[in-house]
Amino acid sequence: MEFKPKLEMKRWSKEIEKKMLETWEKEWSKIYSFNINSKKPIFVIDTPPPYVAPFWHIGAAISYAMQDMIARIFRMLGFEVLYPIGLDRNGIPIEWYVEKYEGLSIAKTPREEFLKRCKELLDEYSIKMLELMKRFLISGDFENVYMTDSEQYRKITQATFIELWKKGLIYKDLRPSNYCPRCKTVIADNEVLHEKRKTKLVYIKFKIKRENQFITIATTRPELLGACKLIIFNPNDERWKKFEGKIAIVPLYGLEVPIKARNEANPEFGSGALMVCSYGDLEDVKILREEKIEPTIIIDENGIMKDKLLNGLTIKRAREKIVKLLKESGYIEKIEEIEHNVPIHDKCRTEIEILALEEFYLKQMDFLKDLLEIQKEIKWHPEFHRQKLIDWINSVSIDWPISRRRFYGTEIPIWYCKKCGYIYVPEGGKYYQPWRENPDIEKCPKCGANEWIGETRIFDTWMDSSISILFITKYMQDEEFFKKTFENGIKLRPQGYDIIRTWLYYTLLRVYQLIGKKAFDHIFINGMGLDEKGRKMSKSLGNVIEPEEVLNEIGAEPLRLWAAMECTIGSDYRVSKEKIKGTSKFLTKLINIARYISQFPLIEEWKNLEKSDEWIINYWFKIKKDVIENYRDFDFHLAAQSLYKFVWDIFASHYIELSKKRAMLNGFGENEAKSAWFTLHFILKEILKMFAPIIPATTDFIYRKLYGKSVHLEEFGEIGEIDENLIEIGEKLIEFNSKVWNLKKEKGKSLKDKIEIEIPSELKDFEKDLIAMHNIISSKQA
RNA sequence: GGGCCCGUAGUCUAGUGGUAGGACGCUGCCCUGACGUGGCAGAGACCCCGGUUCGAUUCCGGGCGGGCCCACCA
Repeated sequence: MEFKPKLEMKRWSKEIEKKMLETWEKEWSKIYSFNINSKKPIFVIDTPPPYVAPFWHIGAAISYAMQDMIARIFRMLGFEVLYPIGLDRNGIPIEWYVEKYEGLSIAKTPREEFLKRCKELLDEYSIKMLELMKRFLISGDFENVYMTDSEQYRKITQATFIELWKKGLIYKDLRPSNYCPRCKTVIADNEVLHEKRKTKLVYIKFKIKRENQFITIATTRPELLGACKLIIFNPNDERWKKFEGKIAIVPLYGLEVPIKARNEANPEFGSGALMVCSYGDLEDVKILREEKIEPTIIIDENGIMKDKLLNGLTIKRAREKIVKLLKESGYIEKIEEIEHNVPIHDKCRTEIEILALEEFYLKQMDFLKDLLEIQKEIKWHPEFHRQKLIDWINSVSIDWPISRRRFYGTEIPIWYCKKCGYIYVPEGGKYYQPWRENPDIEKCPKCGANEWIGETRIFDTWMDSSISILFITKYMQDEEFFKKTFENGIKLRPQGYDIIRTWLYYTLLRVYQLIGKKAFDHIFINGMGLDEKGRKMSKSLGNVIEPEEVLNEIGAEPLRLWAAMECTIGSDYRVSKEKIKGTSKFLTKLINIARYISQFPLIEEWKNLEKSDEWIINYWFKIKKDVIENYRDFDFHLAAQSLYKFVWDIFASHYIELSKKRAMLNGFGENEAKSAWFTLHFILKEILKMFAPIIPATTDFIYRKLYGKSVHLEEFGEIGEIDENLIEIGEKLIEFNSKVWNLKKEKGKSLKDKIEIEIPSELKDFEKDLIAMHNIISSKQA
């Protein structure tokens, strides 16, 4: 009998990926599409829609590869998997790209035109992004990519807003808001960072009313002088105690303000006394509310002063001018340069101003308790990240400001009656653009007028992204689909820990407000990709690894295998191209194992197994059992490690060698060989199936070639009965092999040389294979 | 200032109340009917100090180091 390998390839190459992508492209719907009419249990993955940008972080790419592994695992565990692909396109970054790369100013360009340019640029980036995702062998629903700026998506965002409006959860209120003068918008607290910066601390003298004495306050915001309402000092501060209860005169303005002792003042800082204005920061708000003092607002919604002395100036200019005026009048005691923490906008790092603006708020304070309860019903992978959510919920202190004064986002669907100010909120289900359309009613129900002013503001983008799970399960779109997927499916949210307090928190909040249920059954947290030294990748450090670089130089599968092998679930990992390259060795090993096995006839069933064959099958089932357990727990890391070890150290090194002479019909009969052929093919098929979620192209390539079918249409299948005793004896077998190899080495013999050695009695059942394998002569029974 | 997480060989990882498994890298040897991107062998580690315990890398406390989050002083 002549053996010839069916698989001719000797080493792995990334061409396999290309070839398989082409093959899958033709059969996508057959292999990967979601079938709502399936009888299988449904598994829903709320994939993070990546923000469309000209660059993609390798860490993000890796987390998408990990999510894909989970999708493939659950398909093969027998679930019908809803694995949508979405793109997040709302928000400020695209506006910046247009400003930066197209040179259009948002302030000077008509809204219509600006939006058009945003969209064009987004479309260009989107195509690249999707291509890149495919090249990472992601098996999501590329046939129905959703975009958060599409009409279909935005109308659901608006409909959910309308729903919450009707429930009375939205209100308008004047609030101290974080305002970014660069982006010209109000931003949420969690978009504010603090950074040490140099600032001038100005010491200003206030005259005490009807006395020839002065109290000196220190401030970094002298331009708020005209809004000064109160002066405070620490009750233990001897310097200022004498002024308690007296009245101070605000320099230049002549306003009279009380002087009080309060604990908020730190005697160590500045002069120990400070002015409380409306509004310098959130603490001012707190103090003025407690003191029941009405605020005076002197900065308008564009960050421009409306003040007696500083009218029309920007805050920066106003600061310069007031200092100059105070100096000229001799009210300045001194100016110190200090370093202190200033609030900055996380996206553009511009210093934030606190303004009092009227904004829309979504109530969240009333829901915190319930959220703390329902999060208990969600399983986290790994568990230790749960605390981040709990900590965040416990630290939320004000309702969520949801309106933004920007262009590229979902419009707030509201009109105001021009005559009486009546607020008209339409019915949900349609996409509304109040800044350019009239409402669907003519007359104001309150006053009968027929002129409307459309709201020009848009939503915070988290309003859109926090309903992704509802959008993909077709909430408000297809009741039956929603029931089958959201109500009855197992729902998974995979994401990074960096957006637990935003995306995850807001999703839990919104879903609970709308439906009264937990949004997910499982949360899978991925770590962040760092550079080789454990630092964050950033352009300024020059340590960025581009996803394309890895794809072009190495390939997607070495990256995927590396990610599975090396990254502990939920922990940060260091990305190293050298290490990624290293894993392609395993792919070559796998191909060669398959190549070797492919020379033997495929036996589908065989009853009278030889002992060695029985052993390896038992061993395999033991591994398979663990791996499936790990897979069910989303831990492809542990799974990959045990699979890798089994394939290389046990199956290839011990079993293939042990059965080689027999499989080759060298000194063995046909029935003995058939038992080996059956076993070799059986284990190979099993290995390919179990590895398919991690390395989908190579496994499918081999599987199709040898078994004429896509491995991705298979399930993991049964685990046979495990004979622990046989596995234990197998350990002796492994030991014995090492012993023989060592002995031959010591004696300077080549591995095929003859050797005289006793085979232990417990390995009697393997005797014939062992003699053939090691070329043992005159073995005596012990 | 508050909180959370982490600390196993050069690097990355598994695991345990009885001193530790694997991968990459390193060193040496081998050439075997798929695989030199091969085979075999070898060197190499539980951050430190206390406590509990017969025994601690594992449990507890403290420290040191790293990471993350929150708050923030006019």
